[in-house]
Amino acid sequence: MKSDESVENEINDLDEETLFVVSQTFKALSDPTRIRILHLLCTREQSVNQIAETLNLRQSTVSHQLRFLKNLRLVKYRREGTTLFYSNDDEHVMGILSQTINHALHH
Amino acid sequence: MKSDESVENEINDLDEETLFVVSQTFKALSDPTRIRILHLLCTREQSVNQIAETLNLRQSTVSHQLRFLKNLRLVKYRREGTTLFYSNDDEHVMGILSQTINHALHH
DNA sequence: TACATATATGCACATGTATTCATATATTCA
DNA sequence: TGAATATATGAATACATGTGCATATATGTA
Repeated sequence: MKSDESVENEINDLDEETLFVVSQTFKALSDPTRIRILHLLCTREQSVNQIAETLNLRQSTVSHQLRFLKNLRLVKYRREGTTLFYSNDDEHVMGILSQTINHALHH
Repeated sequence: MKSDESVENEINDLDEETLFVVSQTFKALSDPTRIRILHLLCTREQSVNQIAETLNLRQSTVSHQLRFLKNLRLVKYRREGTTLFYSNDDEHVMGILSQTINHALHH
């Protein structure tokens, strides 16, 4: 836990680690392809090929982006034979995404 | 206003315009420098030079980023002589930023 | 008008990033 | 073991992006 003083200082400027985490989180949400994938996984789990077909993307493109999202722990997967079903793994970030999509849709 | 059907379709995939707006919004929040600037302007209005001094950035860097944020209507300014005081102009986005910063700080 | 101050802008450059192709790996089943 | 299917990975490439320098613009003041 941080001291009151260091929290106070963060009102003016943020420490490097926080800055990194926050910027990485938003970077994940700043690409149209990743937004489409996350928005799809928001509703239900999907295999890599299902995602690729639904969104009309190459398998390798989806796989690369899923690795990105997996590294940030925004998605997780379960295996079933040779198939990997990916799904949402961060309610907080998903909430922010939904919020912003709705804000864009209705305004 | 959109029809129920088109809103239904957006559960599976998003239209291009929404995708653009959402990705641009998060792109604004995906850079450490812009995060620092916005976080500063969250508290109080500041001139370009004040921002540069407080955050230890070049004047041109701050000016470039402010133009970026201004184009997205995330900040606004008022003039006082030769000095421009910039401030927050989007409560929704500022809320999302604060939310995510706090999430990163306390976890 | 001349000068000082504050900010904006254009260009160049270095770095980061998304996508694709080709191929490797992993799992299942006959 | 060999074939088939699903996914991951590495390299190459084209494109986007952040920053800094130099300079332009704008406002105020003597």
